[in-house]
Amino acid sequence: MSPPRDPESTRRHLLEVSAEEMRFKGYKAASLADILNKAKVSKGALYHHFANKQELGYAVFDEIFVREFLADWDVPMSNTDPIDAVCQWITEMSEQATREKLQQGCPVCNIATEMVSLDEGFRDRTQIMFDTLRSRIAVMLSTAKLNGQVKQVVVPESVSSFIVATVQGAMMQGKYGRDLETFKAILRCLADYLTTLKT
Amino acid sequence: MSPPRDPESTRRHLLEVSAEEMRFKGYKAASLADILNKAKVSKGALYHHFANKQELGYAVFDEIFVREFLADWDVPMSNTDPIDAVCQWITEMSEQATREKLQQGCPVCNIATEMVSLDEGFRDRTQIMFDTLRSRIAVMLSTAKLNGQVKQVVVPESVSSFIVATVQGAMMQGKYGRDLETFKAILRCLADYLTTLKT
Amino acid sequence: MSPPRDPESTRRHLLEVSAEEMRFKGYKAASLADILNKAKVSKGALYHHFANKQELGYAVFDEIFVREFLADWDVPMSNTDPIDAVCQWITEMSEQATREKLQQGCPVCNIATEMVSLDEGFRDRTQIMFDTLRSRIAVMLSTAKLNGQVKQVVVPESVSSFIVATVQGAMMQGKYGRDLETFKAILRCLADYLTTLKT
Amino acid sequence: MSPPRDPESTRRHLLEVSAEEMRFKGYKAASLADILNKAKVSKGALYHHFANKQELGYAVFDEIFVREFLADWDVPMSNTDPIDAVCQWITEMSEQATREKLQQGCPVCNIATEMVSLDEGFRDRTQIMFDTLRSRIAVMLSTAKLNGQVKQVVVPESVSSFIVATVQGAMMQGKYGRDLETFKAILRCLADYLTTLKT
DNA sequence: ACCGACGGGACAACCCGTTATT
DNA sequence: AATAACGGGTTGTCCCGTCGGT
Repeated sequence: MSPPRDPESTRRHLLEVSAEEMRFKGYKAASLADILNKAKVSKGALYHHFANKQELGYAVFDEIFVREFLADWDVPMSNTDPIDAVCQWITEMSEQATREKLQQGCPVCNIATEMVSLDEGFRDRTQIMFDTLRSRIAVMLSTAKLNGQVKQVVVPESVSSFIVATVQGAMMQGKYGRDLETFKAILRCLADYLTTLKT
Repeated sequence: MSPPRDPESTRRHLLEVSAEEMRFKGYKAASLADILNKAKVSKGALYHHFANKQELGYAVFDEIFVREFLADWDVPMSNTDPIDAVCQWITEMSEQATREKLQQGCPVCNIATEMVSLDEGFRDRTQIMFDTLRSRIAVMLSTAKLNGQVKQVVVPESVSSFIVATVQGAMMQGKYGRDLETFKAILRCLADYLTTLKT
Repeated sequence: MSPPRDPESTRRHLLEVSAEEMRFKGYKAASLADILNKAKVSKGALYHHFANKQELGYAVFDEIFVREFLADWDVPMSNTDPIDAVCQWITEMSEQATREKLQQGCPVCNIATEMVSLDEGFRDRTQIMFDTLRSRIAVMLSTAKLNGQVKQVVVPESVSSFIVATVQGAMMQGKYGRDLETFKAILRCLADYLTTLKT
Repeated sequence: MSPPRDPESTRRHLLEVSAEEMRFKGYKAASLADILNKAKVSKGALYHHFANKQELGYAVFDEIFVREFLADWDVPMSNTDPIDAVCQWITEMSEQATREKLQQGCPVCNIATEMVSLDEGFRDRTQIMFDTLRSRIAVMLSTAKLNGQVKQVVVPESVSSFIVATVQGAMMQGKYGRDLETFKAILRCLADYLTTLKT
């Protein structure tokens, strides 16, 4: 557990336990009582670190989910060809996938889907996060376009949105069906498509 | 409203009001009290028609959401070429989209995302529904393959899953960003990809 | 207690128990849990009859405290002379006073003092109630003035306010000091003063 | 604010901020958290100077409210005639009154009304304070009686209680109704009455 | 003298389900 | 078939006080 009187570690511990609960149950269904029990932390401690459940939720989203998410989506540019880089990244994601992780789905998407229409804070966070993601990939495609590595008809903003949408969609399908193969097949199709964009 | 002493219409009315609430708030956040108030129906009436909230939720899912969903995904085969048919269907979906509908997202996906890991009933329903969908499209692609209308490398099961994932992903992105253009751009990419599959 | 399945009596019972708690402890300190225990009523029942604590408080104020209060302040006009009537009413109030009742003070004043600056609903109710009271007495004095029973220099609105203020002040002093004699002495002074207003 | 490491000034600052909170919200509704935030003082500092909320409340009552209160009620005996002195004091109070101060009411009375039946400490303090006040005025009236300045029928203890009760009652009415005129009218009546006691 | 992390009880509000009744 | 009174558990929030440390 966390050593006593170490506020930063207490906060961190609370954040992690809350994240775990929210991963499984979503935001609303993750009750503070459960979190408290699991974390073996008192109500006073929780409310010392977070003003209310909403703030706790935001903190989990910002400091755990988004951080993980952006790290997962950090397409490594080891390769000289961006398209190849993306395809390789997709392949790796495909290989690393397990039924358990798939079943849980993407926490960011789960929370976003649940809360976007109910809470402004989650809405803004979701929007910013996906905008960041899309522009990241769009930039890669733009430079590839300049370098003549992809066809000139490619619209970077569209394709980047497409990639994001498809990967998220794949994870959703994987979550619903608990089927690793379907997930992998979708990603393979995506890689196929991307390859057609190369010059 | 519903004329008094017309059980079927009372049931229907409850179903519709519940659907509306669940569309906006999801399953858990849609409280029976709100539904009852909105429907101007007594608690007794509700519990006469439905055993509990869960059964009400299942009924809404089965009789409203899935029904609508399958109707929306009923790709018309007027055309002789299945790929063209799908592309045209995508175009129509793209043209009919409004910011309001996009913002609400797909009720089936919303509920599925919220409930799949919490409730077996919703999980099974979700699974069956998407299986139905995917095999529908896979059948179309298989016959096209037999007819030599698509390349032989195409794996119908994969591509059908891909289509479903991407369209769902596009709706999610549209919901998060409230952005009609992004949604349309993604669908256009999908159509582009599908065209590459033609012989 | 209250017979089961008699909603009106349940409501009444809740109102009375709540009134008792609010009399002793004031509004904020009267906890719903205590009320529920004392009334042997379930939370569900309470929230079926009252939307929330505020509404319960308003109902107690309106249906119990104000009702009692206005009944207490219903100066009987048996006498032909209004001043005599008021003096006699004061005397009776003085004689009926017990240490217990005095100690509790005037519920309307207690709640008003506690809540007037915190809650609009209580503020409006208090204001209306005292306005009613003052105008009641002012009317008596006005007619007495027309009949030549009180001096022409008397301003009915001022004197009526004065009477109300002094009686309330007397009750407060009695409450603070638990001293019956002080209370009676103040009322006697008031009667003396009123007598000086007669022609 | 308070310079660091000046315990007496920290204590004083806490007292003043607490007084301000208690003036507006009463004792129970004045939360330590709010006080601490407003005073920008740590919980440790507060509990170093005061054993608990009760003791803080007592200190505010004794050192702020009662002090102010007794200063306000310090009827100046510049005049040779006590009755005139009281009347002049009343007039001054009437002139100095503002809607804002009236609306807040008398802190001593507010706290007394809220706490008298719940807390012995506040009860004793209230009692002592009002006894002091009444005997002060009673002494004035007694000497005036000896000097033949007031009628022999006047009972100093009764009239002093009467004065206190009426002034407090006037403030209550003013607080409830936010009406400066009513407050002034009541005080004018009181002055009239007192004048009738002169020989 | 002061700081702030933490304990844990209490509070109002909400919510789903049952049941007596018509 | 439908009504509404009622049961009772759970939730998020707040709030006072303690205690290990500086």
